[in-house]
Amino acid sequence: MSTSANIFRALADPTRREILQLLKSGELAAGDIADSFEMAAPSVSRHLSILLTAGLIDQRRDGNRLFYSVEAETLSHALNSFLSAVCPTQQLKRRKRRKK
Amino acid sequence: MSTSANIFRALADPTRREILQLLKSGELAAGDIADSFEMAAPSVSRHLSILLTAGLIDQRRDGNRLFYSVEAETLSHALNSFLSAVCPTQQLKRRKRRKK
DNA sequence: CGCATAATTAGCTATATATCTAAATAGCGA
DNA sequence: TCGCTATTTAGATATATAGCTAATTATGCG
Repeated sequence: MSTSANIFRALADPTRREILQLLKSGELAAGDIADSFEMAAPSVSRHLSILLTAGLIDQRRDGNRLFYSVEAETLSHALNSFLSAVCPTQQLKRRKRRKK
Repeated sequence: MSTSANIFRALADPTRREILQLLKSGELAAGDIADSFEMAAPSVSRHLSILLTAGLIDQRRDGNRLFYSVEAETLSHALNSFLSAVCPTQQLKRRKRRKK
């Protein structure tokens, strides 16, 4: 479930925030993501699962491999909503999406 | 210390997010904040201390009482930085502050 | 000073989280 | 089907977090 609580809990862990930044430039396979960290692959896999449940990343299978990518909309919407709920004078504004 | 890690860890707890929203309309004394929750006052006090350490709230003493208020700048800056680090196409933009 | 009020800090416990290794699942190709 | 690669799930453990009650600190006032 992609509740606000899940999103903020997902963002609490530094490894998961790093994963999101890693995916900034495009999708990556689970193995490639795992290789970027010192920790064991199953640990990274668990982080991916938490990000997935929070709706912050998307999963796509290509044969053997699972590719992950950022769900930018979910993230920006969540942060936006929260910020405007806490300090309305400092709202966020979505920039126009670039052409694909 | 007001690191990004502290901020995101502080935001992970639903009670602390509620406290921030409670302070949206202005400063409140610790006791008034505690009264808004079912939990015991020391528990709320601990949450306030975590928010304070994260730099998300400010503390002011008036005689007997401690008043807390939102540090909107810290919050919006942290969320802004993170979002632009993860998805540059969906940046946040600070709205002009209203006159006092 | 002595007492009341406001709030925090200490000490404890239960639950949640992060990590590991080992085992299981999924797809590919001979 | 069998073996290989990619990845997740299971099970265990150690640490972190959130909550409680009791004790302490800080301020104000008679």
